[in-house]
Amino acid sequence: MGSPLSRDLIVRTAVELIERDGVNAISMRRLAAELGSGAMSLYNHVPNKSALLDAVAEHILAELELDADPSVDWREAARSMARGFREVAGRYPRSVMVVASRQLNTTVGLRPVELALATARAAGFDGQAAVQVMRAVVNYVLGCLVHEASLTEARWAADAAPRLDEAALDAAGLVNVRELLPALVEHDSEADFEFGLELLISALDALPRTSPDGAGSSG
Amino acid sequence: MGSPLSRDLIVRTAVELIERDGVNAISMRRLAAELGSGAMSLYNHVPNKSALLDAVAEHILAELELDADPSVDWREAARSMARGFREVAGRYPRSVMVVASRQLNTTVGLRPVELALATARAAGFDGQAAVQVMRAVVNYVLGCLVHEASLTEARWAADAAPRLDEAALDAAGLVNVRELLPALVEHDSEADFEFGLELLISALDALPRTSPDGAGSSG
DNA sequence: CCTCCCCACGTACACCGTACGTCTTTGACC
DNA sequence: GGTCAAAGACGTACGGTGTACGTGGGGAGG
Repeated sequence: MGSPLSRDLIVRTAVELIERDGVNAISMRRLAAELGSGAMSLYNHVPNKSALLDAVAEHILAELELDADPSVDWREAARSMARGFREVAGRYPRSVMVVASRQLNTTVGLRPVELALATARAAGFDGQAAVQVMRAVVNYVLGCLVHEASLTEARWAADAAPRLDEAALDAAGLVNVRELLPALVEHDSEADFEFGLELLISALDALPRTSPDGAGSSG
Repeated sequence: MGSPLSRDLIVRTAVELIERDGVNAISMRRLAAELGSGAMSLYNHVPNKSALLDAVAEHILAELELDADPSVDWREAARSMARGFREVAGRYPRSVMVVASRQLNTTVGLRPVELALATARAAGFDGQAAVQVMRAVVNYVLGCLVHEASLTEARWAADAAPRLDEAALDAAGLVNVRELLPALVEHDSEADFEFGLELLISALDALPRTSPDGAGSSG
């Protein structure tokens, strides 16, 4: 039948399937059925399932829009990058763990690293410091996204509502948890994300470095 | 023969198996073989594989030593907690993703939350602020551990060495990556972890709050 | 025409989670 | 001791999984 069946089509369909039915639901057979083809046909375009998931991760990461210009204001550039990550994570919530659990040394995977390093350097951090600064922010963003993904997945498997019994909390001596329970339950992920992000940026801003601001003498 | 086969033994053996052969290698059959019993015998102690992984996560999280006293110095308490997380993650590197990918609303899972909230309050953050402060640090730590776990797993599957070709980097226009490549490759995870942690703590220290230090009027 | 290669596809195998039934052991009660 | 019931170890079986391998058809180059 009409089966052009290219690698790109396979990957895009895989992303759709993950977003619809979850990561665990993906299988070569189901994916092939979704494409209206035989299971083994996929192997003409993808060596194995692991490579397919790598391709999925890369495909999603490629949607990152990197339009920030570090030379204008590194703080705004950092904010823009972090929010960009969170935005695409919000677009593919059930695929976040796939992307997070594989590190991509490919060109497309290194593209955000490039911009992040450029931003760190524009902020006045050199050499090892630039790498550390980038890693600090990236790790924070990564943690936020993994956390959010975990919540999303748990909400999707909504059979198990969050069992938070105040009496049980008291019995376990978790007084702070019980007192702050309303604040814990109502989860404004974006506010939390922004809070920590500003925290990091302000700390970086207070750090000693070669050029105090974006408008300076760079290499 | 000698098969006491308790739930605790099953979980501990599962952890061993994950650490030895990786998360993907775990299966009810292999785990049973490791225990010298039949596969179906496990189901007398664990409802299904998902619950077993939950139990694994809980078992590992239970090894967290929470001996920090927030009332003495909240900064040192925060450091101690964060390092505690990283230490047990280092003890069970291949199980980190299992723990990270499931959120635990059980008593043992909430125990660290309790201490973290107590620490945030001791630092002078109240209500919603305490929750946000805790989440910021926890998310950063989580990101670091996931990152490290990803690296560890990639190193264990050492078949694919990190292909970082300088010529290819130049061709892709990744000049910053190429220039900082040595700093990127030599990975001092602990230094990076501490750097970001101090960053966050210093930023929190600079934040306005009700009581400027641990020794103050709380509540 | 023939030939060769690409690629879709079916079959097959080993392994997976687990529902179900069976058998052995154990321990409580008379 | 005898009896009965519950617990738990185990085998079998079913539907699903990744993928190695062989087969067949259709388009391109001679």
